[in-house]
Amino acid sequence: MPPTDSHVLDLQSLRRSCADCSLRLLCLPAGIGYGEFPQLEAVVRKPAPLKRGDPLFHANDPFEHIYVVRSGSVKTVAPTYDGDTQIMGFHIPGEIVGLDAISNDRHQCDALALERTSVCAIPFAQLEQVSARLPSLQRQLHRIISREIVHDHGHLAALGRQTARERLALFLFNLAHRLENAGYSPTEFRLSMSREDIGNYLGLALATVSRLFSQLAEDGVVEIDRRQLRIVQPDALAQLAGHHGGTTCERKRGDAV
Amino acid sequence: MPPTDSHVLDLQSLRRSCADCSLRLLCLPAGIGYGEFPQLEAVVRKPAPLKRGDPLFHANDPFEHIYVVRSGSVKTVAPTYDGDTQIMGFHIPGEIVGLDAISNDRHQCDALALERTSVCAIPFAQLEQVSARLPSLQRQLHRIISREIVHDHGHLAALGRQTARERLALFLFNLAHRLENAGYSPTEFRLSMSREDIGNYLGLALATVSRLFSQLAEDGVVEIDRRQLRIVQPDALAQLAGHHGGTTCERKRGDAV
DNA sequence: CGTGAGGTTGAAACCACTCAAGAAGGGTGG
DNA sequence: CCACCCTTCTTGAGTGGTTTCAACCTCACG
Repeated sequence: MPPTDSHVLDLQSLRRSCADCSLRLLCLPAGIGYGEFPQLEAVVRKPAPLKRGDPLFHANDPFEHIYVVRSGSVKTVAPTYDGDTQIMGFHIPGEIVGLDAISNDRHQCDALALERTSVCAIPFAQLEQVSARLPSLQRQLHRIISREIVHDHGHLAALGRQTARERLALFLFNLAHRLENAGYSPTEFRLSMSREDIGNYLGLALATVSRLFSQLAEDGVVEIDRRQLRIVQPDALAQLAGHHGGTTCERKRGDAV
Repeated sequence: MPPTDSHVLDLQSLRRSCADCSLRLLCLPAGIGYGEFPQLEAVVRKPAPLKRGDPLFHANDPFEHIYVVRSGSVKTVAPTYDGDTQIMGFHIPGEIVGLDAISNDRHQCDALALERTSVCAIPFAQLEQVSARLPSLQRQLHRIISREIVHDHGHLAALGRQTARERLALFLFNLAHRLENAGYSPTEFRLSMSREDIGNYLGLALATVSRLFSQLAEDGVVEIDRRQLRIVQPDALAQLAGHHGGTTCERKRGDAV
């Protein structure tokens, strides 16, 4: 962003309210009444966009804000005790980053932009105050935090029980769904993260991820050119991801393993 | 516990308030003022104790309450899409169960007592109302939910990056710390879960867990007799778990795997 | 047009799994 | 009170999915 028109962009950002935001149905405003928007908007900040690799925050930073990704994407990376790192999640527009910091007022992981990314910053203390006055906002905040737990549980089940192939398929399947939810094409998109990032996230070696992509492409499930991905057979991908059949769960009960 | 005095015990339970509870510093009351206890206590319910194997709730049950373990222990088990299951956590006294259900008003997993277990049941809708009036309760609720995310992140890092041996060591290390926190001995305790449960939780085969226990015992790190465990060398266990040295993190930075 | 980060692919090694048999408690009924 | 059974756990042998190591490729960029 050229420094010359930064204040112009800032003004535009500030002017663009939650009420007008295309992500409002995914984000905190979901469910709150129109009359209540100003109370929420009063606390939302819009920092300058991040370039690829820029940190949103680092592990151990004091916790001030939670962040909503507005455009672009972010990865959250936790340092492990032995000096290694584990990627906890990739966050696309409408998703919230920093919730793990509520627990002890310090960020638990680094959050890094994977590409040009803009976010909303919401001072958490103020959000708590506002949400105490707006039950529907409080409810939505709790939903969003809980959703993070559910996401982690899915990730956990993948790492604990699934093969490398299933993990990658599930990763792509989930990502496609989330992108669709955020208003993007679920069948054709660009992966903003490297193979190494994907491997780290899925508990796999870089080389394994690469091999699996090649396999999926050979099998005609996807087409992949570098980071550009097209899902050719969504059903086959769902199948590989462990989603046997159409409806969620219900189906395969009774055949152990 | 003889059935004859069950009603007496029930009365005792009802009478025993949060203000008197030995777990109050771990639980929701942490940080709230004495004058505020009655508002919290008014919504807390104390169901009859559970026997080993009894469900606290099942996946897909409508979400009404969150539960605090008062004594005993609980496992939470999520069904996976392919008909398998993944144990998400073991919950000991002072820990809260059911937070993943906030996201969509249905429980996401089964919660099963691992032994004779008593819990407090807290209607979540009412808790939200009370916490909107008591900022310190609201804060603590958020802390507790966020702590669940942090726990899951630790679990994720274990499944993603650590070897079988490290995972088991970390599991025992964490469990010891949590037990200490809850007022039990951190070096000598009974595992309320089976080897199979531990394996499921850690993404390992039952046989692997059993072998690793034998190894740890041979190496003199622990003594184990069936489910009775004594940690002989806590430092060695911490080392194996990936906690190199004393202080959290900081140490091994600069040697990139 | 050279350079380097990011990605692909092969070969060999290894960790953890599966299969399987046997041991050790803990409970139950005779 | 003992014998039996069933669940839980231990331990061995062989297999296999993933990793590691390493060479090569290929874009993007200066």
